[in-house]
Amino acid sequence: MARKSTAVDPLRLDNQICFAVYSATHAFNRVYKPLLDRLGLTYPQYLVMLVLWERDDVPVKEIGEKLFLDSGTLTPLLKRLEAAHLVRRTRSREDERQVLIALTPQGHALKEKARSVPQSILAASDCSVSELVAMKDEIVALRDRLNAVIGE
Amino acid sequence: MARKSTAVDPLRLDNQICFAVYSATHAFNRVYKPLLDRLGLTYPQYLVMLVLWERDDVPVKEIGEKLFLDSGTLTPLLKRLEAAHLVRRTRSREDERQVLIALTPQGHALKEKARSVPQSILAASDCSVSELVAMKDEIVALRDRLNAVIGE
DNA sequence: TCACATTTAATTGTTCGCAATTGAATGTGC
DNA sequence: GCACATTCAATTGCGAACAATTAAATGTGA
Repeated sequence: MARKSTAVDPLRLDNQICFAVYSATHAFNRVYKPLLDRLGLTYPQYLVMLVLWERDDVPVKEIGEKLFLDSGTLTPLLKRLEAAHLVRRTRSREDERQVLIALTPQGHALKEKARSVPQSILAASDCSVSELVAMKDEIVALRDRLNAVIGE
Repeated sequence: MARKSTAVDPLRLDNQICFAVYSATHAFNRVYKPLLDRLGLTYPQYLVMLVLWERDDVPVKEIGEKLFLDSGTLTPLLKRLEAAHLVRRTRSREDERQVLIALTPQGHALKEKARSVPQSILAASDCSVSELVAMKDEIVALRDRLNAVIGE
């Protein structure tokens, strides 16, 4: 039998969890797009705003740690948020290396407009909250194991 | 009680499955990077090669449907694969609008070097195959429900 | 104190990802 | 057969994402 069953072929696209995750990310993005367009945000910008709505006046570094992004991504993104008058960027006075990101009143106010987003996503997921929470926890656990490998 | 429990705050970053998926995608990418560097491929290029290793001489459209990507992404990517002598791009003679993508001998040969990749990912996942398969199936089902909403 | 390493953002260059548009080839309805 | 719509890839422009480098501020050890 030269031919392996496709069900267990490890190089088969449909068998790869990473492609499942990769394509699910894009699917989420496409669902979010029209919702976030109304807020004038892209999805990564929305993530930064979520961080800031939880805690304001945060160094770039800390945003990067929470979102797993580096300054190469965040610096231009934050400049766009600043250009949209949603955040202000100021050097920390205690440590001049740090740039602190603070919400403007408009940035704060946007939170109210964002409140309807999660329930729209929940509806699109067509799934119970408890199922989604369970999946989320599994995926986070997998992500953390992968990230642990990267740090050797 | 003005303050909601953070455990159920729908705008909280840690409660969002989409962020779990988004950050897991990046974690996978970082694990794949050193493995794919040895093949001279990026992750999206690797996905295209997976499609071609399953079936050769495929129109761009079909690759796009399998990977959920459009020509704006695929055209330059395929040109880079062509520049790397892994694929050839030819207009279909039956339908001159279509561009068919075929593996070169080098593109075919690369499959052997790629065989070790999935098991490295499995090891990094630190998880049983059956657990991964179950997660994959759940994520694919969620992705498909999300994609169904997009098409109205 | 002073040389040296570390930390932090910013910058540069390459590659995705997608919306919107273009242009050529094909299909269709009359 | 001919106007019309549709299909398909390519193109353009913008916003991530990240590696690698730079530069400034800070910390550390002798």
